[in-house]
Amino acid sequence: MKRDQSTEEKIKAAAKKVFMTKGFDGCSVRDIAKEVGSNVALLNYYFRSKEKLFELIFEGAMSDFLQSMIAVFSSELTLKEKVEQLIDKEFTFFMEHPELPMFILQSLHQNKTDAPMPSHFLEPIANTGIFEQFEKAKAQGEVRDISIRNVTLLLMSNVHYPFMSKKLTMQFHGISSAEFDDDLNKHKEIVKELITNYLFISNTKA
Amino acid sequence: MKRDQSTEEKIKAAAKKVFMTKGFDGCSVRDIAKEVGSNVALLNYYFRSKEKLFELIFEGAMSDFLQSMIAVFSSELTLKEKVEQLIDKEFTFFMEHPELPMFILQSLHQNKTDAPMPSHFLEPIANTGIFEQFEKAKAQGEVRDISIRNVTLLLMSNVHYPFMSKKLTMQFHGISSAEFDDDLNKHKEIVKELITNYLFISNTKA
DNA sequence: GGAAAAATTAAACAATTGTTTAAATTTTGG
DNA sequence: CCAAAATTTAAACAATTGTTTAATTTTTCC
Repeated sequence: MKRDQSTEEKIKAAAKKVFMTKGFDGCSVRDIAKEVGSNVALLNYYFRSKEKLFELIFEGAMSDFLQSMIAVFSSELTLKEKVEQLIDKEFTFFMEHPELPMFILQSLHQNKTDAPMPSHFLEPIANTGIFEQFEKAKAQGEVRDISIRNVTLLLMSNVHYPFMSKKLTMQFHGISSAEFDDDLNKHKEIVKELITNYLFISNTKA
Repeated sequence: MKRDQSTEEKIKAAAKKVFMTKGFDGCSVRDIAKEVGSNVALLNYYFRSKEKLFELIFEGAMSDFLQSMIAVFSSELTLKEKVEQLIDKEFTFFMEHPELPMFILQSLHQNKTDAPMPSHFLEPIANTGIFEQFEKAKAQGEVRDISIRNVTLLLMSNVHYPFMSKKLTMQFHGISSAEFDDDLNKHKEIVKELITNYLFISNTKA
């Protein structure tokens, strides 16, 4: 009956690689089969259709995409420490998966996956208690009066965008990949200072 | 010989609309022809190929994309005023062309247009003297010690990303399009304060 | 070891892709 | 008005698309 787990996994790995770099519309199932080193029919044998295979890859990518938050948020740290750690961790993570932000946003943008985000993505984040911690800090005057949604947008902008804009930025400034990566590291430190300075009200008021 | 200018323009308008929303790979030439309301062959009659037509649209989009900077940069304002105006103008512009940032970054990301950015895009910006103005302000201690490249990355992150992340953000917070647009306006004001506070050294030092 | 089950393949499927051809229509200019 | 030029169309092109079928190979299990 069951035979070799690794074929199914090999297809998933190949599909991930191809979908990530070329997008759903930018590749054919034969591109993926070639990456696997085998027949097209095999993909449909294991995963019914290109679309189903894509959905699987997308779900996994979205999970990875959100995962890095959860570890930080569920730790026992002050809000400020969490923000700093989040920025650090996200940068480290996206350094290793630089295509991820573009893949997620582009896929959502093209309605390839239109359903509202499943609760199994969102609940783990809510369950960390991060939202309550934030509201409490705000009530106690430690944090500026700003909505959690705007904080999120601020963080995501500064953490996701740089990885999506690599080609534009390299062309715009005429710099190399290595130079861009240097800028990226500086950006990380800038963003940490920028955002914490803005969000957290210093109590050295006299 | 020459007949009706508007057919060529109608095709360009249709191509722009379709390419912008679906991307190069996400649409067929027949999609565009249908949008025009005429035959497929007509596209190749005016624009040789799908790829050539795309390049034309992309060039125009990139031009629009960078245009909003130039007007601000070449004005007679202080650096701080220019930064504030830039953020304002870019937000206003992208409110009317929300698909533009995603289109540009996605197209570059997929290597649809691989050539280095033509100088006719970059020179007008350099010619505004903005870079010199920035270095001078830095030398005079008005501005924090930060590279122009990092300032650019900071600005672009906070100005482009929100328009690219609409679907992600709406799903993430479970909010409507109108609510997102509200957040967007708040984000604009936050970013203005955030960035100017960070960049410009206040001389109220006692 | 050998039959049943699972995995893999090659081949074909209809549909769609970008492009071209050649004919038909419209516009131009004398 | 009428030929020549420009525009527009319908149809066909070969190539590629996602998927399915049926045959073949490999694995499983008694």
